[in-house]
Amino acid sequence: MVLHWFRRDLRVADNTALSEAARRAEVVVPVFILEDALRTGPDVGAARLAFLLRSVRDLRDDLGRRGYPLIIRAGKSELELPKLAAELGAEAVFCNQRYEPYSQARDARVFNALNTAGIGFEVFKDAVVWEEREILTQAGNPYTVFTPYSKAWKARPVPPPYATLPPTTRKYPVVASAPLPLDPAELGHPLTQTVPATGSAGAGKLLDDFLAGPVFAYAEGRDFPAQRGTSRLSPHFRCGTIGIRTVLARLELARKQAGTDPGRRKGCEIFLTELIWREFYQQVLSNFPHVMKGCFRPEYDALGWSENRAHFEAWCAGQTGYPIVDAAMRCLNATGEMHNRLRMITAMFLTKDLLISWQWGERYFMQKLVDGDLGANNGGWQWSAGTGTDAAPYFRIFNPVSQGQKFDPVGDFVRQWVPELAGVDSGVIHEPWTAGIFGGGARYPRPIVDHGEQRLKCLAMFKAVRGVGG
DNA sequence: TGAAATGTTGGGGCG
DNA sequence: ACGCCCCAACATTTC
Repeated sequence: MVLHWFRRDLRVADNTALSEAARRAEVVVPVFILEDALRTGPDVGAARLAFLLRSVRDLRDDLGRRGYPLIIRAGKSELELPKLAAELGAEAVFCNQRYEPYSQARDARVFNALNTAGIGFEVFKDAVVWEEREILTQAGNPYTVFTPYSKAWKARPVPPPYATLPPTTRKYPVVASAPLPLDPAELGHPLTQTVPATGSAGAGKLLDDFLAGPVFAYAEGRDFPAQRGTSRLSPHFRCGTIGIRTVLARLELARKQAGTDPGRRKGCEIFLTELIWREFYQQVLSNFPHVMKGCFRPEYDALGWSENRAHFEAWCAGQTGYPIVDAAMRCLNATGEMHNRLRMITAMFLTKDLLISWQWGERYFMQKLVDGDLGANNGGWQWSAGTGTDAAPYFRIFNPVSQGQKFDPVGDFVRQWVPELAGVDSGVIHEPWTAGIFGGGARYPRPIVDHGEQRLKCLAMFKAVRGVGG
């Protein structure tokens, strides 16, 4: 008998460890552990927690339909797993690898506890196609620039999906199972945001919809937040409610469907590139764990960031006076989702207009994002701030007005999230101050900073550090 | 996966 | 017809 320990792999299809357990053991017993870290960990977000809990419920239903009762336990994994394995007489615990340093520390404790009890522990690669030591430069070092990394990634064969867990009719021993909270408030995190459809069913619907059309227009469509041009799969990748190999296999079918049309092929290609970004930042985190605590380039730890709380709070609340920034932040606060173009714009604004450290923004995003993933979030923030691997050069500073005009040309996205500007003409919606749209009866704030001035201050701030560091 | 400043060119208005 | 200026429209450089 093998226990399959579900963590961020909440699905029965294309699950490496689960399919291996089914292949190698007579009996597979699935278990999920409600750890304290779900409640007390750093930057717990209620929306993300709700998404996870609901996806565990969906998984329990999926498993139940196949004849497997999901056992839920609460407590420390290093205590609960040996205890459950002993109760059931299991020989081993299987699970899929996680890449956050704190998860790996926990897994080391689990290994020791199981080992002491004479129970096996096997960890499988599942969430990524290639792990941190599998794609290296000729010199044997990790890549720190995306383009050559993606080239090396694409040069390799893509593995097919793993078999779905086969149904069973076996009678399982009845053991205690803890109740599954579905409302994160039960864990001390009241939900204030909406939560997208969860579980493998939710993921499958998104994938079907995306591959039926938007993927073919992705080359342009992905940049317009008012359109549904992106896959929205990120929270599912984070919880493992869909498998990467499944997505890649389906994408390959779409590519064939795209035929010879260069635009449609390009869309498929760019979507693949986005999936590779996810693995790129995952391997950066694994190979350079110091990025969790500071800049990838340590010389930038000396940057003299502002600590203006009022500015930070205005940014968080979507009250900066720059419509595209405010719309994006209000969307995040309400839904836990934010389009990637808007993540770049809001991150650039925090770091290069408000001159506030990317680390403040990184933390806030983790509190609010339904898809918040340590590697991808950290990588994205350091890219925007110009402190990371393959980062935007420090002098590449987005203009929040022209970015709005370029990527929300009619202002539909702004109008959706900034009702104060609902009646403003498209021509000035990204710079309403030029039309006197503030003060008096209007509620929309004036810009809290001047972009032109702040841009120069930002350049000076970076220059000061570069001057010293060389 | 920029934007601003600066430089160059060429057409058209005008004296 | 010619030189001069203005200013788009690009192109290049700089941050």
